[in-house]
Amino acid sequence: MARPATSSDGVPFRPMSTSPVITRFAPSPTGHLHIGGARTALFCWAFARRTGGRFMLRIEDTDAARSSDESARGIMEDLAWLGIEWDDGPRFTTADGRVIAANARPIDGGYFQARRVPIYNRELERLVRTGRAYPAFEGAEELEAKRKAAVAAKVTYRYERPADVKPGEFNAARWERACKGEPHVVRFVAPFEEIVVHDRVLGDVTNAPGELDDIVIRKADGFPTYHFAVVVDDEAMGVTHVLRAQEHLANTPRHVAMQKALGYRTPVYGHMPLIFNMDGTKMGKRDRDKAAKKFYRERLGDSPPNPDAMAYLMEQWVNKSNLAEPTKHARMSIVGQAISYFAYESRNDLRKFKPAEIVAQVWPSLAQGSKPVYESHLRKFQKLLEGTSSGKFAQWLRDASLQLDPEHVDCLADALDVILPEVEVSHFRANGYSPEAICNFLALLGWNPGIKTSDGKDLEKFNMKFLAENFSIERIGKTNAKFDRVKLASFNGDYLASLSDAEYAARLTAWLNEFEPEAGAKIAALGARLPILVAVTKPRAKTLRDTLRAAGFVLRADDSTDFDAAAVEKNLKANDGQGLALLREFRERLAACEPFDPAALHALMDAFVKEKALANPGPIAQAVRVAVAGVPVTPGIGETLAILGKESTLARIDRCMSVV
RNA sequence: GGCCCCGUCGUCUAGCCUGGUCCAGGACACCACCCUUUCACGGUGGUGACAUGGGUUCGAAUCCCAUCGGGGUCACCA
Repeated sequence: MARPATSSDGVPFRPMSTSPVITRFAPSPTGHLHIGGARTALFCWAFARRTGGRFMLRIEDTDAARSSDESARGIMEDLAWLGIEWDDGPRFTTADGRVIAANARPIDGGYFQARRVPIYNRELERLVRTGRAYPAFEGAEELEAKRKAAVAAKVTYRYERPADVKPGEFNAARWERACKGEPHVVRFVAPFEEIVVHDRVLGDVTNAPGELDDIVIRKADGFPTYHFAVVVDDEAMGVTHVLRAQEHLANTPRHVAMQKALGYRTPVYGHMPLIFNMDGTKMGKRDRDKAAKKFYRERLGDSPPNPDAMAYLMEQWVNKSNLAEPTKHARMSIVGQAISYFAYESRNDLRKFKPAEIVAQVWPSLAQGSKPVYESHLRKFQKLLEGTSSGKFAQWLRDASLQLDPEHVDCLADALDVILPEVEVSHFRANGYSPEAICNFLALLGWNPGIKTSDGKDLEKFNMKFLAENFSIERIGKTNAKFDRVKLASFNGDYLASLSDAEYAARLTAWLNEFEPEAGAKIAALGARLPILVAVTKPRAKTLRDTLRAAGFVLRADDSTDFDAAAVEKNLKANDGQGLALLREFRERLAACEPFDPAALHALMDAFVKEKALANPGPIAQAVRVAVAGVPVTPGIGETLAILGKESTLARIDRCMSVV
């Protein structure tokens, strides 16, 4: 097949073949969408778009024990969020009301495999009656023992075909036993012949005769295995091109053999390189568990949590929310009291731990608006206790091979205020990555447009439309890739920077409302000063979450600034208190400054610097910075003060002068 | 271990099919300098790779072979 030229008029290329391309992404709904799965979906989507074909989503829920509707929904949400929309598959309504797969091709039995069991059974019986499959009655334990023995003896384990099974001959005796209800699985009779897979990415992959053994195609619970369901469905749903990860390459000869036995067509295959962590390990949830363990040990040692550790974790949360309680001491006291209340009243029965009651009893005078916040912290605290109070936690801390419940891992990370390595699409989303940047980056992992820009650089930045118009299987690479989160962050930062201030503000607000509602409320309260914050944080942010850190001084209440001791020494007290003296004087200028906007404030400072004959604005700028933020790092000083507003600025400077 | 796949800067890659224009280009990261009131942004420059060994050829990152290295897979999971 000749490589089609890129159409200059944007009209999608259509193949000469009469059958339009149909690709599919077929996740198993046993968890969230993995970033590697997202890339597979993206490539399948892009190829379908490029060729004017259809992209299908099929839910492979034949593992009854592990599959869940919730997971399937989550995967669809993640795909929709990324902008990877399926033409065929379950109908899905996105959060913003778009309907995906509204015009899906009607498929007999639908797109959930668990509901297609009669179809698999019909095809399976055809195989059995033509002697290409047979019921097998060995128990799982029996086979497991054989396998272990083989491994111990360092021999390759293969399932041995029973002597009474003859290829091509219907084994009525076995079928009868199976039909009578004897527990069994059904196995496929592997043909003794060379099988060549014509892979569009890797070239021809040849398997010698006898390499295949008789795999299970229907489990004892009556569900087909993946191998069988895939083959039946790809045919039934007209799939023409299968793009999947290379980990499936070894399965493909079996699939081809089954297609032949069933008289099916063989789709075009393309196996894509795998994606790993930077250290070469597989990207998985364990990475998060490991990272959380490491962070905990760094902060709190290898002892299980005691009241001190709990107090520390609660303090992290409380500090993050920067509540307007009088003092840090007072903030901590509610934490301490909550812990004792918990220990005394509940006697470690977590069901008796009622955040709302604690807030009401321990701190009746709490400001109305703070109550829900404290309650939410206490709820997280409760969940954390769930995860850490059992003996399991102590073991987990010491044993690198043990894992905590992922929910508790997330909770622990939240308490420690650390970012765990992202491995699922939802993690990237929660950490403030944009779908555009993720798709762009993912597209470059194993694929490359091979186009130079006018200044001779490789074309790397592009959008979904470009992908839909330029994607090609022949430019998929063969070598495994490592997932460089640093480069992704750079792409994300560039993407955010390319947004207009208004767009950025909209995204930021939406993200805050979803993932950091407390901070979101405070930032929304900025009102007319929000655009200044946006303008100043946008170039500093690799992710939306970065903005939260850059805007930390805004979130903090005027009277809850913690002054960094080194900064106070260097910028306020050094040189006989030069900074403090300048600050005192400059405070009065600020009080009189009108309007209180960045330009006026910069002008005010420039004039002050000139008047005081300072070599540069450093002494006063840094003094003000430390006074209002507690730290020597903030955006431009004029912007910083303007965002705070005159009232807060003066209050903070006054408090600083009285406290330090 | 059997079978299969892969091997260009630390990482993602262009170049390989159609050997010379490649003492190998770009991006991220890193380093230096510039800009600068801090942190960023931005600008300029730099360090840095054809896994190794044999062939073939006037000439090899590009073709062939071997070695080494990495990975996948060997489930009643997908």
